[in-house]
Amino acid sequence: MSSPDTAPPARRQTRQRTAVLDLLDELDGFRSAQDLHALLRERGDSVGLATVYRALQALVDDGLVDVLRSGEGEAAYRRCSPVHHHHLVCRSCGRTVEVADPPVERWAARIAAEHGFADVQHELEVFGTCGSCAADR
Amino acid sequence: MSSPDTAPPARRQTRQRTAVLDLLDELDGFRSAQDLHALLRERGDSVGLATVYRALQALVDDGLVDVLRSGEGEAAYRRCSPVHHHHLVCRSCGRTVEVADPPVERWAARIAAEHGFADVQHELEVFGTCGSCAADR
DNA sequence: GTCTTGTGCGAGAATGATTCTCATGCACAT
DNA sequence: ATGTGCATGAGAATCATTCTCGCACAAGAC
Repeated sequence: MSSPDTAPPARRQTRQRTAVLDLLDELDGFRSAQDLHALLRERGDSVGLATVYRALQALVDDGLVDVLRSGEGEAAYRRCSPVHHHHLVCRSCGRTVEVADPPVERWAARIAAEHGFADVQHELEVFGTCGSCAADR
Repeated sequence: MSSPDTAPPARRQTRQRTAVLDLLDELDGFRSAQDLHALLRERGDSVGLATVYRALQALVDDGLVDVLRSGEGEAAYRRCSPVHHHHLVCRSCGRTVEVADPPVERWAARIAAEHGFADVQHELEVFGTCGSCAADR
């Protein structure tokens, strides 16, 4: 019932995709696709912008990367653990902490059930000012 | 300490802004700015697209309307109650239910505090398939 | 009621992120 | 080593949103 004929992705491993994933591994917070492209160029890895977008989409599909749509129509990407989790993001420096949250999972499921909704998913991000940034001001 | 010199908005009440707000009042789910513009045109209210965007921004600033950034780079707007709440959105028909959630509020505040984050805000949306849409398939 | 003033409006251009096109290149299986 | 087809790259295309700028009209002054 899950996905009997969904063909396996079979991604081809290329220099460009490896470079994108390696770069994400080194970085901490969320970065935009354009940022990542610029960084790759700086370090000498010549990669096309379109390819960065394609690589990121593939990584997101595979669950290796998280997307965050910041208010300004620019998607931000970040390497993440494959298990379900949410983020605590510093508004000022962009530092990110992954947090698990069983209570919220249960709450979302319960609320949805109460209103007759099935096949539930949820998006949750928490924004704030982290300790060091708060100290700076 | 709140906002001693923040000038009051002083919005001017125009036919166009009234039309946008009235339209939102009649609609149930989230609608994109382009949608709203098209609907206004259909019903005879001639309003410029840029004006719709400006009116929506003003309404969002005033807390009368909620924004939702759906995956597809298109912002969706919806009339909402001024108190803090979240949404349960049907993936299929767009129907929306507002839900309050004291437990999540507390959870977010606690998690943030544990990691040294201050000045906390959070965004939470729950997506699912509502009863009638599930029955249709 | 009329006048003055500055904010809001409208049409189209500009912007900027993301996606598409298509010829060429390279990863992978044989 | 070779063949097959998915991946790449440069630039064009797309699409939502924002900006520009001259004109209109809402709100307060008189």
